[in-house]
Order: sequence, then C-alpha cells, then structure tokens
Amino acid sequence: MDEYTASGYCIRASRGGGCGGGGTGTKCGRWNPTSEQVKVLTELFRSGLRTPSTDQIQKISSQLSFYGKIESKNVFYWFQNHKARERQKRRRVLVDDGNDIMHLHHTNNLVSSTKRFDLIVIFILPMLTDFGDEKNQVSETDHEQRVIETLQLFPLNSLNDADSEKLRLFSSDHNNCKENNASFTYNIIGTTEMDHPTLDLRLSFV
Amino acid sequence: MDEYTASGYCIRASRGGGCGGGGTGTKCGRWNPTSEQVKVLTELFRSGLRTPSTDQIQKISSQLSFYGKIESKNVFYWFQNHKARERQKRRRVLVDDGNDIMHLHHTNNLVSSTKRFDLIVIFILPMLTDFGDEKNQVSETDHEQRVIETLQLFPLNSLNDADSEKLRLFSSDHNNCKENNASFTYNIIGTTEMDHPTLDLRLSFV
DNA sequence: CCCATATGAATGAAGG
DNA sequence: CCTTCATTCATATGGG
Repeated sequence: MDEYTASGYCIRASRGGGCGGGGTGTKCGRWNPTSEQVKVLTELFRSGLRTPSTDQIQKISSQLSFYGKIESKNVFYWFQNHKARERQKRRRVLVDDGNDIMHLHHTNNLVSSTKRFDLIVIFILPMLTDFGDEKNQVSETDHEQRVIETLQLFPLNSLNDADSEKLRLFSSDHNNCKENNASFTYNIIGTTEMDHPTLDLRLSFV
Repeated sequence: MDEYTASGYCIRASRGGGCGGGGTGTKCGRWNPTSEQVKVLTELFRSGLRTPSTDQIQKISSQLSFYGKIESKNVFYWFQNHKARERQKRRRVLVDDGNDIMHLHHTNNLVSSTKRFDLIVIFILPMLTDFGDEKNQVSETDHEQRVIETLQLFPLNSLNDADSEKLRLFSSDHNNCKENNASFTYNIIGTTEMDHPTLDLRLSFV
C-alpha cells in the first residue's frame, strides 16, 4: 500500500512496546513525538507561548531534535493544533454545561415538572412507499423493520392537564375538520402561548 | 486532556475491574451512547448529514442529552468517525474490486434507499423565554430556563412528491378548517426528495 | 481467558 | 484561525 517514507520518521512500536526503544520501525509518514518532546512543548504552551515565530520554531525544533526526529513544521503544527483544540474544547464545554440539566431531568425522574415545551407536533406519515431495500446491509439500527417508528425524540409528558385537554380538543377538531382519508396520521400536542416568531430551526437556535 | 502523551498509552487499571460494573451508568472515561442516541445519530447520518457545523453539533448534542450523558465532542467525534469509516470501507471495497474481479456498475446507491420515517415534524416552541440570545455567555441562572427551548428538527428527506402534495394540502386545509384564533401555530415541514448528502438540519425547514 | 472487531478519542497534517 | 481528513491508540463487547 502506502510506501512513502520520505524521511523515516516514526519511532513507533506496536502495542505494549516502548516507543523509542525497540525497533520495529513501522514506517509512518508522520511525526510521532516522543514524550519528552511533548512535555517540553506543553510546558512552553503552558507558559504562554501560542504562536511562535519562525525563529522560535527553529530554536525549539532544534532543541527538541535532541530527543528524536523532528522538523520545524512539526512544531509549527503542534502549536497550531494545540491552540485550536484548546479553544474548541473550551467552547464546547461551555455550551455543554448548559445542556446538563437536560440530562439531569431525564435521568433523575422522568421528565417532570419543569418542562417548558409549548408545542410539540409530531407527524409521521405512514409509508406508502415500497421499500426497495436492496441495500446489502442496512445500518445496525435496523432490527426494527419497516414500522412506523415513533422516534420518541422528546418528552411530551410535560403538559399539564389543562394543556393536555386543549390539545386533545384541538386534536380532534383537527381530525374532524377534514375527511381523514388522508393517508397519514398525525398528532398534535400542544399548549398555549405561542406568538413568537416562527421558529427558526436553522442555526441560531439557542 | 490526558496525562499520557501521543506515544504513550494509558494502561489504566488492568483488564476487567476498571470501571466498576454496577448498573448501566458506566462512569468510565469513554462515552457510551445509548441506543436512542445512536439511533438518532444514525438517522441523521443516513439522511445526509455528514459534517455538522459547530452549531448543529451543539444542537444535536443538547437534543441527545435528553437520553443520557453526552457532550458536544461526542457528537463531533461520532460524525467524524462514522464518515471516515464509511469512506475507509468504501475505499477498501474499491481496492478489493480491483483485485478481485471487475465491478459492475459502480454502486452509486445514494444514501436514502430505505426510509423509515416519512415525515416527522417536531416543534417545540419556547415558552416563557425572553430570548436574550446572546451569543456569548449566558449566566448560569439563565441556563436553567433557557435550555429547554431546544427545538428539534429532524431531516426527513424521503417524501415523495405525492406525499408532499398531500401534506401540503393537508396543511392548508387544516389552516382553514378552523378559525385559527387558536393561540398556537404550527408548521409543517415537507421535505422533498433529495437523495443525497445535501440535506442538513437547516434546510428542509420552511 | 484470549482474540477479533466495532467504535470512541486523539492528534498530525493540510487546505482554505 | 477554521475545518477536515487520515491514522492511530484505547476500550468496549461478543464469540470461542
């Protein structure tokens, strides 16, 4: 397969074997930093260095070459990646923090009192399509054969009784108002209050 | 991150014991998706989503957090891996083809050969929210109240034209049939046939 | 137990 | 600086 070992990098060894020590030169085209190198880089990063200049990169690189093969670009990339990933991580954690309560609500006791969905509508049209299904292999999640799954995505049980009532009413109204010969079924679950601008499901969802 | 570096390996607690075995909540370091989570992710993937944007990731993540612990990065990695492995598999198959016999027409079966869901619309309108909508940060106190307005939308791209029509009709009927002074709004999403990875959470919503 | 495979996580390297 | 891809490491899981 790939045989491009431009500059015999790699110092890898297989599982359990030390990295630098024993041979087994698996050739890999990419730099595989030794732990010492990483340690130093990390230290530099921690001390504040983020975007080293070319000069700095050179120096660092040559310093680190003491511990193993390394090129300037490796250092360059290392900082770039490290910086970017740190930022990303931070960003995510921040957001995730907010989501936690969702999880809590769920795990603790089923959804409960604090839910605030005003309206949830779920439509599931029955399949009037015949499944050509010739795919050699369908996804693992398939043991469900063609059933109109209800993909229980969200908790609907947050409605209070009053709301539920309304909903029910509305629902039947809805059902009657039109000849139901339509080939689909639907449900509407809803509550009051919703005058806010049509939701924009796109990006900016809170 | 981790203590062990690139070339290092983590030999944390030998086999077996590690994570404690009680119950379902493995508290190990590694995310263990629930079947619902996987199901949803798979469905998204199958409907064409490949590389969700940061926003989408967050949304998805927060949606899925309802089913259990999950972080944005998990979603990120999930898609990354899933995509990569599909590619990898494909590549391998191609190679095999080359070695083996010749292939017939290249199997260009796009994603959606079999759809389970024809249409699912889920609306969750936020209630007492004041959409501060600050991109930056929200005070944690706010979090508690806001997170809930998470809305959900799942891409369903399997409607055939006929269905879309019916749906549309139904939609308008619905609107007329009743005086809409009701205090709720609704929308119907009809996605029309798009047989390949173009679909993402954004479009399909109208 | 050991092994094979699936898949979560990480990260070097690029491309834009 | 951002995002994406390829590869690799590590762990979870099921079968023998």
